[in-house]
Amino acid sequence: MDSGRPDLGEMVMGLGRRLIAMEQPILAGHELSMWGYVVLTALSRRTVRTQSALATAIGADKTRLIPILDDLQHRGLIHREPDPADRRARLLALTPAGTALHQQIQAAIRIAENDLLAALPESDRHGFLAALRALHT
Amino acid sequence: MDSGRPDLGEMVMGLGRRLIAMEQPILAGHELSMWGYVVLTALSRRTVRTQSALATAIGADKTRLIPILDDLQHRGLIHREPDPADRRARLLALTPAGTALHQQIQAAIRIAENDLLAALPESDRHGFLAALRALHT
DNA sequence: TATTGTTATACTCTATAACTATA
DNA sequence: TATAGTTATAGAGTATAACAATA
Repeated sequence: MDSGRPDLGEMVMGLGRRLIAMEQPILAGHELSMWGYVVLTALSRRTVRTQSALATAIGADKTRLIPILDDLQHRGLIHREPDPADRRARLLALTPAGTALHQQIQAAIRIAENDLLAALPESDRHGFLAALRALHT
Repeated sequence: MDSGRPDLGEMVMGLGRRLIAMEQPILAGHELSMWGYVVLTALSRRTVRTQSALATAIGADKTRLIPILDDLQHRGLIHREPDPADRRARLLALTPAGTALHQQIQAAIRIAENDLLAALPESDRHGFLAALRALHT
């Protein structure tokens, strides 16, 4: 299986750093941190009933989430209200403004990604995306 | 280009975390940190004339490298001698023990990687590896 | 004066523990 | 008592600045 290649970890993490560097100016242009964007992405898929669940879902610590949620809420990008049925929990969801911002940023990121992928032959690109979908956590 | 997928960054970094978690027990079994292994890997490709150059090559800071090199040298895994032609520089290279340890660990990692890749259809696996080689920094 | 390596220091990120409020 | 969220604190990882040796 192609034993003359670098370790997968080296190649995958190297590409990861490259992708993050690519996203950075896009996010900075909207004054959003990477974790802020990760939260918007997670909430764009499904609303969440507790901050702990969101933290687990994105692989973060619940205490790390708090300043991020404070900021997003303060900017009107997310709803964050006590659950009437259990006032300990906080119902989390995107506001319309949050949905719009997320879609705008994601579209810009997608364009940059496609620039990168355009360098690949069609069959490699297809296999790459299929493998990523199968292997990513 | 498959616009219903998660962001590349999310998938790539997710896979990266998975690979690191996979490597962790292998490295721990040899009492080697991830950065220690990265240094051995870099030196297995070419010897290096300065610590700064090595730091740049692996994407680390030169000051971060020092305790790592101290440890590797102390364990007899690397040579680290002043360059006779310019005694400011430190010539860095693997010792035979360092070469042997690196090969042993890399072989174990390769087996674990291939377990992961075995889940993929042949064409996806081929495209995935080709794309990674083309895109990684 | 410039460069390499080192040490000392500060900063950022993240996790742990203690506290408040709800149940 | 148990759980969600928050705050305060500590720890790891990393970067910056000052220093020593050599050129």
